[in-house]
Amino acid sequence: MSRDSKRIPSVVKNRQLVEKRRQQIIRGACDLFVRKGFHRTTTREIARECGLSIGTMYEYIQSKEDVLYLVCDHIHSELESRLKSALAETGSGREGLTKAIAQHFRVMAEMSDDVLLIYQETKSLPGEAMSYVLKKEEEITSLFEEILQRGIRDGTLTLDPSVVKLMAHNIMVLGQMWTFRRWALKGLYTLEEYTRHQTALLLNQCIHPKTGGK
Amino acid sequence: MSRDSKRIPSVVKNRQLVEKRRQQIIRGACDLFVRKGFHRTTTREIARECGLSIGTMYEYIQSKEDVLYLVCDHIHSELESRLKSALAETGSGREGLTKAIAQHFRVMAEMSDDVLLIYQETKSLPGEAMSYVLKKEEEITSLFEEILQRGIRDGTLTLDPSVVKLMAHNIMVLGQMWTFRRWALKGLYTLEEYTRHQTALLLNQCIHPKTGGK
Amino acid sequence: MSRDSKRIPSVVKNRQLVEKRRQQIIRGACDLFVRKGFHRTTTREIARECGLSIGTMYEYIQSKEDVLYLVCDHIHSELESRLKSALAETGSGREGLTKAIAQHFRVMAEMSDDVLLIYQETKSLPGEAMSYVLKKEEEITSLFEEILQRGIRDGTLTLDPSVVKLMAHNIMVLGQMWTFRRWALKGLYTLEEYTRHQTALLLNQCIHPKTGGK
Amino acid sequence: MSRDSKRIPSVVKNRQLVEKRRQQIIRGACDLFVRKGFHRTTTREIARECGLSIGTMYEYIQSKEDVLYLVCDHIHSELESRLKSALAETGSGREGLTKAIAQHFRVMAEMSDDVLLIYQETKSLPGEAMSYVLKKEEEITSLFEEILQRGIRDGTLTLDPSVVKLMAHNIMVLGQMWTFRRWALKGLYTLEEYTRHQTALLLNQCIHPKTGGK
DNA sequence: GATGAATGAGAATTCATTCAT
DNA sequence: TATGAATGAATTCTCATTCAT
Repeated sequence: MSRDSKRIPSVVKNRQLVEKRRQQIIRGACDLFVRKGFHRTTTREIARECGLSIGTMYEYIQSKEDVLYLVCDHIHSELESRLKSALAETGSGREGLTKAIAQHFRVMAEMSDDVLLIYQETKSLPGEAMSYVLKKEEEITSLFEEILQRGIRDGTLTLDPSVVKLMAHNIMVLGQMWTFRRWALKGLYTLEEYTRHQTALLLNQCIHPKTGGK
Repeated sequence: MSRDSKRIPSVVKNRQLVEKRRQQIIRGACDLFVRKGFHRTTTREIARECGLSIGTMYEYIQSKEDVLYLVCDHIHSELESRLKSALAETGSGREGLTKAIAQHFRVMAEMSDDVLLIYQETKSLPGEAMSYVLKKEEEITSLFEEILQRGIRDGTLTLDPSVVKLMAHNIMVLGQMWTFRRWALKGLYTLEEYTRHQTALLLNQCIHPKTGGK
Repeated sequence: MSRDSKRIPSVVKNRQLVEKRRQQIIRGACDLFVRKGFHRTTTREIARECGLSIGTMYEYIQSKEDVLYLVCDHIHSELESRLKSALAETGSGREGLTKAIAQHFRVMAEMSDDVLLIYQETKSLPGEAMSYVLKKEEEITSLFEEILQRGIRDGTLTLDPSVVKLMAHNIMVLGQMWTFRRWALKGLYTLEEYTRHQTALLLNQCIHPKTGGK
Repeated sequence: MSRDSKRIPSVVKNRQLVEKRRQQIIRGACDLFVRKGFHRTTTREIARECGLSIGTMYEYIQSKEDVLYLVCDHIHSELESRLKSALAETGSGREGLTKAIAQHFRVMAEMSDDVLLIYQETKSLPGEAMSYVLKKEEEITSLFEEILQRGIRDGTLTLDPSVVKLMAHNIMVLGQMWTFRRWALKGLYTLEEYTRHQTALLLNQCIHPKTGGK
């Protein structure tokens, strides 16, 4: 899934094994990072958690930061794939957007911890890896941009061209918001209510000001 | 300003001195945390940056985490005070909301680094301190809730009661978004454009669909 | 050539193969040891350099120190054989000594890196291996002793018997000196000049003090 | 004594204390390096040997290599100072040279282990430090050059100008030879015999061949 | 109150060697 | 015979915190 874990060199040459072991590492490390954060997690803990000896683990990575990169990359890939497959089943236009938002919010809720992790630890990645991760984020955002564009084209959504990108970002953020404001939101709304309200508000914005809002 | 730094015990008893030294610590540490993150900053660096010896610094705090708490508390207080004083000049209702949003966004942009810092390091706070910081965040959010309520009361804003709190959170998040998505947004919009568009979208939501759409 | 690599046990029994593989190991390791020193070279690097897998390499040695021993032994054997074949062509007496010195210095210059290696890493050999290597050094030294003795016998060299061994050692060291002082000597003399001067000085010593020096 | 240990930064600022602690470190490390070599000695062993905690030791150095530098620098300084003070008492010309050689050999014998250490571990120094150490070696060598020049000037030594530098290097090396060939020489000569013979041989060289050899 | 030297537990990473295939 | 993945003890270095002066 995360095709680009190839970027990280490993001592072990067997590609299949590398992929398998890295999945182990990702699984173990992700749990720990979510629970304790990247810096509070030691490499020995990661090794223990994923059932490898410390030496073996280091045959598959070069540094602790590599583990963070693997984890972030994995989460983004997972997000992207889930969202893409969700959007595939989605119709177009206004109705499609409604479904897409619901799927997005559902994915965010399901991967709440992981999303939070990305938001808090991405800055700990070394420069190049960070750029890569941000690019991934932008790709995902553009999925929503496309949906909006299709809606505009088929006339079910009315939106000024200059705010299409902004709306896409807004949708992304309102989804993520469920994870990083859950301490407040969970007491106020269920995910369903949250989704319903936000969707209504967002759709409200997709009516051209002149005909709708004025 | 940060009345609650009193929570943190200090060896030194002279209240005034404690306050002065802690301001030094906050200033130095904040810079460093923004640049390198909490975990990558050492206590020695903090001491050097704020012009105290490491021993002296420890007369005014009990642990490195205390410094993070002081910094987070300071940033929240600063945010709150700036926003409050900005809102004081603000009229009420629809127009007031417009101004409030603009002020909020301006404050976010000005304190961009600090806001980012809070979002990335709050989770490193020990339990109690974190609750305190989150409470502060909720207080600030409720400032917007009040504005919305006033607007509803004076009839310039139409909003279902069940989404008032949600709208307040949304406004908060759309402001913060300028800081944590600046890597993408800065290339698309100036702060002024961003503010204008988001305000338009938000106001668009404050008209009840049924009556407003007409 | 290095008959005594037999001392080191190997899992593989085929004598020929053992000899072939060990030559590979020596070649690869020698390069690396010269470049990085024994301790800074890893067994993995040695294996890679000599085209064997790490597992295979360990079929032919028992420990990393064995590799050092093989290398040191090889270098000494090479030195001895080159010097011996050079001395074979050499006449006797004063003239023979002159040629022998020139050959010795030439060999030292050609094997500069290897000689340096021996001087810096011999102490890393385990006790027994070190004794063996030192014995080899003594054997080579005695080649010069013999030349001197022959010169004394044929009357072309005049030298007090008590300093014959010393002179032999001196000749050895002045040759090696070209390698371990090259950082200074290369700036002062070419190898030819160096050889000419040292030879003159040495021959000057081979005149009995009573008749010559007084 | 080793004025240039200033080159190595230390966390501790008190110059006097730094000097004192570094003397401790040098003493302990030197012993260990002589016994086991640089690479086989651990930082913890060094710390224990010199009576500091590992943490404290690292307040006075930046890396293990710094310790090697301190040790090498110390040995060179010691050599230089001993030799200089020995040479001060020395007359000039032929007789002066005789005494200088004796002093030099005595110092070499006394500091046998240290000299050996330098010869075997200098290559482990990082580039700049190595250059510095080699410069020191050259300075010491030039002390002998001066003695030779004085002898030539006052007519008690006859030596072609082109071999003066070479002779100086030879004297240096013949002294060091007592340390790195002691495994062979100790069985053949006492230090006194060794000194007497080598001195005779060297002085023999300081008579111009044409006039002397007749 | 201020200082800064001392401490040592703990962290990341390496690497010689083994052994199942 | 050949391979290379697995191992974990050992190593260097860091850093929050303390405490004697």
